Amino acid sequence: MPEGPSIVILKEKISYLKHKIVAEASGYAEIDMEALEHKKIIDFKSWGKHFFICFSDFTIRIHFGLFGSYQFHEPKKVNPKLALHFNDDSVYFYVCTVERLDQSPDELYDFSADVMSDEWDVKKALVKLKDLGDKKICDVLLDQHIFSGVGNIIKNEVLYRCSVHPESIVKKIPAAKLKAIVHECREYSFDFLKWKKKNELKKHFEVYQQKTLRNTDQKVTKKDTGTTRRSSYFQAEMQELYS
DNA sequence: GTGAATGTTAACAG
DNA sequence: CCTGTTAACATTCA
Repeated sequence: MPEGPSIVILKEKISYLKHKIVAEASGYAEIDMEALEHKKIIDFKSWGKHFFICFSDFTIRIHFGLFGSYQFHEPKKVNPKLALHFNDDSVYFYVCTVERLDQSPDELYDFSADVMSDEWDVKKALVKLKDLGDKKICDVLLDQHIFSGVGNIIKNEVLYRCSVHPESIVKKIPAAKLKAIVHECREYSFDFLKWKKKNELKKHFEVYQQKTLRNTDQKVTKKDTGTTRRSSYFQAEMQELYS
């Protein structure tokens, strides 16, 4: 469910509930459910993998982690972490973290770090990377303070597109190459969004969860990489290792 | 039935 | 105190 583009899809799908009044809130999240009742939803926002339900004087923050999901209208069989009921409709959130924040997302988050945001700033990301020169590119791409919204799929596909090995050391990567990687994070995320909407995302994976490159016998390597120990998928001959 | 997976945080060991 | 490891969350898919 996660990765930034999936949260953007949720934001679009749920937008029809904007300005509605919550009639009842329930679920096993440890927040004061009554505080949401009879309150109007001002907006839905996202920052990377975080999803926000904005009320006039507080915010509900939802993070879906690895297993999170949501459903409109009718509940699933399992207990929802949070359910919002309206006059004639409901929305349910499952297996996610639900927290109440007393500030608005604008006060708490730097949207120039969100690869899906209009405020996304390549130059700022490159400046942040200067302090992380000794790290591996596979680790820094998952750093949400720099590339908010990028997850393991985007990481792998971006590095394949840019022909860079996931274990490359940031400061050894030529500047133009590094810039291309940062740029591609947004580009691929929007391709992800487009394909996911058409329900054909997997069809477009070049390396992620692939055994070989599509329609070839060129082997894709799978390896746990970096301090994050997340799976990297790469074509060893085509993706240069800068070390 | 088994294992791995789009993620993050907290607890613990050294 | 810093770093690394493990567990937890509890679902879905191959």
